[in-house]
Amino acid sequence: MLDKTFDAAAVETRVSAVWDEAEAFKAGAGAKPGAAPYSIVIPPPNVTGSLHIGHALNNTLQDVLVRFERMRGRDVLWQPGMDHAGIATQMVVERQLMERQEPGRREIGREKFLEKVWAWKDESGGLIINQLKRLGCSCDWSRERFTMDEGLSKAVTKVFVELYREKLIYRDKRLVNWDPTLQTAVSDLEVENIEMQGHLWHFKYPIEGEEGRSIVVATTRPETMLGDTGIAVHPEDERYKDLIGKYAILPLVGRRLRIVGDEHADPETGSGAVKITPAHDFNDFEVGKRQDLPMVNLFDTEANVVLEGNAEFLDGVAESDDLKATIATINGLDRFTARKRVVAMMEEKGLLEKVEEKPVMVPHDEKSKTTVIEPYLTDQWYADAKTLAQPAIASVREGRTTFIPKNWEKTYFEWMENIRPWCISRQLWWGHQIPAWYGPDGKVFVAYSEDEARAEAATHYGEATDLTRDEDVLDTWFSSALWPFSTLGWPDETPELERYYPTTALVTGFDIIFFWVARMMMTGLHFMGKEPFSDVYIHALVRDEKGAKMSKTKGNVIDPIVLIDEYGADALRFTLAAMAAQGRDIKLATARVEGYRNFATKLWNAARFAEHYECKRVGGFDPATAKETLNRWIATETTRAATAVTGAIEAYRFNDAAAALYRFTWNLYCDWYLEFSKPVLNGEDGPAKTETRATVAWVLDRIISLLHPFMPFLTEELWAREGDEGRTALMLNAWPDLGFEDSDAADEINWLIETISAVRSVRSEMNVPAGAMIELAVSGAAFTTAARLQSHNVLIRRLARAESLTLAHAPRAGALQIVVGEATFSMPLEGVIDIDAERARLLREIDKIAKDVGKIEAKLANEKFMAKAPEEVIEEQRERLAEAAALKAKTEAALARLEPAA
RNA sequence: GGGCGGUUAGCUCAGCUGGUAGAGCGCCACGUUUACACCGUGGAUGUCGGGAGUUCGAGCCUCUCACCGCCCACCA
Repeated sequence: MLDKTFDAAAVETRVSAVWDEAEAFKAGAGAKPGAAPYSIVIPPPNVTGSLHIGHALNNTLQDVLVRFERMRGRDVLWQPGMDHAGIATQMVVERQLMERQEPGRREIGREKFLEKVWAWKDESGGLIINQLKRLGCSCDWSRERFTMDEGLSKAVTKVFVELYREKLIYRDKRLVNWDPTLQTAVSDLEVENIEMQGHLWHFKYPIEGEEGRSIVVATTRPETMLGDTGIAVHPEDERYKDLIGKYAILPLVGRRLRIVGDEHADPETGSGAVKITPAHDFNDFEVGKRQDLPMVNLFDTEANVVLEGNAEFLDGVAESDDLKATIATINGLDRFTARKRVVAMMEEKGLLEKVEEKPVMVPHDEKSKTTVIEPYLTDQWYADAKTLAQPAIASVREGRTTFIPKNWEKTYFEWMENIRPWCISRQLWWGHQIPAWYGPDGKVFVAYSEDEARAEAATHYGEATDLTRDEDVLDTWFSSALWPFSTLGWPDETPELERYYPTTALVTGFDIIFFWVARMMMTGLHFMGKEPFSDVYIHALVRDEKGAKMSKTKGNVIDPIVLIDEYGADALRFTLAAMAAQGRDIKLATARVEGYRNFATKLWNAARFAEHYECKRVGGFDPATAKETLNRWIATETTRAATAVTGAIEAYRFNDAAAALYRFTWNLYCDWYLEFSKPVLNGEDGPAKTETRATVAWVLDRIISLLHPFMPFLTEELWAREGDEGRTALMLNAWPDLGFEDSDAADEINWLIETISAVRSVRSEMNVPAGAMIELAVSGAAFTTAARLQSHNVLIRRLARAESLTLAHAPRAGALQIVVGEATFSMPLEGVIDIDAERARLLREIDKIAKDVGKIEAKLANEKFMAKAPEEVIEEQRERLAEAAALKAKTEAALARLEPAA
């Protein structure tokens, strides 16, 4: 016996155990012989993370696809794993050390610190996996990988070494986005520009040798002026043409600034002259390189100003009182204090022309959004993204990989076509240490191992030489970029790699198209020679109620586990799928989850209905052999629902699939079919009852199957409870592939539904007491209708609450009258109903129909419509007109008869 | 500055290639029916952001305006 309500928590535990035991998640489980592979790699969550609602959506959709394909008999692998998340994880552990007042990472050293990170990984890494399991994710957990496990590290090393040897990875000194708090380089993508209220200071720089003449330049960052090494003006700018080649004198420092002609200077902007600070501004860096200006770096790694003993700063600058004062005032200050002091000093000297308020975009670190990122001149490793991007662009261009929805391709192209070198080194400890070793003279040896590097060095130097390994680690995304093949065993030639690469679909959010999708495309094509996936399904981002992106630091994260505890995993999954329309954001409402929890209960109760009426699964039952119209009808509707669901999932239209399932289950199967079946099931035993019992069970089985990808726990439970044949898990059973269709039966029962609805509606509208049994007399019924009335006499009477249903020659006077098709149903209710109200009702009805008729008539009278509209549309309009006109006539007749034949 | 998306019932949102406006929740009324009150039956509510255009026909296509959101970008 099933309990009265569905206890999600208990069922989830029990069903999980069943799946475990059946090893139903394993790659290839349930696959038909010779089945084509279907594979998805999970977007690896951070090891230290916990499940947020975005993960829940992402993984629900993947699980829907994977369960669907597994039931269809494909050879399915859903490859799970986790990401080491360099910066995030290192920060977490550092914070822990601080909180516990233990020595910091620099004090305990690299090795000890890494031990602590690994310990933390072991402690926290299982959390999110368990949460994914609670969601019902059918990943092959036996194949779980980690970006820093041995195999994946091997893949990382190989990729680095090979790309280096192909000159697609190189070391370069250039401006990089530097995080002064973490003291590491970050990529362009990890910088978030935030608009802040700032100032634009206009400074006067004296011209050398021209007493009284100066040139005005503007800056939003006065502290960097100390690093100016030139001034640019437009080559064609008449105001400044004569100055090109001359020098200005940098105030406070005394450095001679060469005035250069460069297209970068825009005559329309500001004064038309730009100061050039090549070591502290990305534009200026380019100008500096073009014009061969010196680079003066002013900052240390924490972005404090270093002037004293700074050779670049002092180079070519004469001793002076100004210089001494500047060093005394500014040296050692942080950026922001230095800025104020510089402005004050310039003002004091009368060199501050004016200050404007100006909104400026300030680069911040993407994680905490508190540190201002500094353009900083350092040596870093770069990948030649431009070269790697070319095949990746072509793949999408030529349709070998498709984005769904398609408009994301534009975003992808936009970025890929303007891609810049990818800075792949990070000054962190947690991550893959770069396989590069330096000789005493700084010569670099990139190799698979230290031994190999030594050997190379020995050859190079002609003797054994001590080498120092590069301290830096690789960007976390460098290892995730290899995920689709590294997880399958690459660089080894494993059977899994052979079988499951390229993967079929990638399911992810648009926020990591650049970070991840694009880079997987690049490495996949380069190393495997094939796109890593054929479909990229981009889903919405789940946002908080204000529409803001959820983040741990903002603390606006909805915990899906709380929702699972309250409503069950199935309800949450169904909600997410139902809301996964191919749009941009999802704002999750709890009421929606509750609604789908109710849906789960509804299905549960339908199963209880089946149990109560002993509707047991009949092996080999074929609805095509059914005799009863009702059964033929519901079987037809089942086929239609299955077709809709299958098509929707294939097209990644998860919301359509969910809606079709909801409607079929609740509004057709429960609301109508089960109600229709009651008289038979309560009646005498016989062929009709036997057939109906079998059909009730058969449809329920199809519903459970079709619903399984969305609500795996509930459906698996019902599957097991319903039958007694000791069959295998539902998740490994066949996806319904139905072909039965009887449109005559469908028409007949749809007429029946329409008829009952019409009677109910009028009863309710005319305030006929719900319990009152009425008499129904039908006039004007055509032969088919008369036959139908006879076949469904019992049902109509039962569901429309009528004690009699008879044919009559003419409608009764003074009765409630309802027109259904060509027939008129009348209910003599003299004294019970309010004649005036009924008259009003009929008038309203007629009015509505008349409007309809008017519209269609106008359309058909329109010559252009008749000339240009397709024949079937015209035909449809004609039919509609005929129907509406007939309905109107009948309703008018009903109105005329309303007065009792006094 | 460039790009993308949104504006549909009180709320949250569906409406694929143009052909009679939908769901869930909420709301109102009524509760006959032993699967289900996490329920049943019935009901109300929309100049589909504004304007113009294309079309026989526009929520859907084009242009334009307004507001909202996101992504990208080196304008001192």
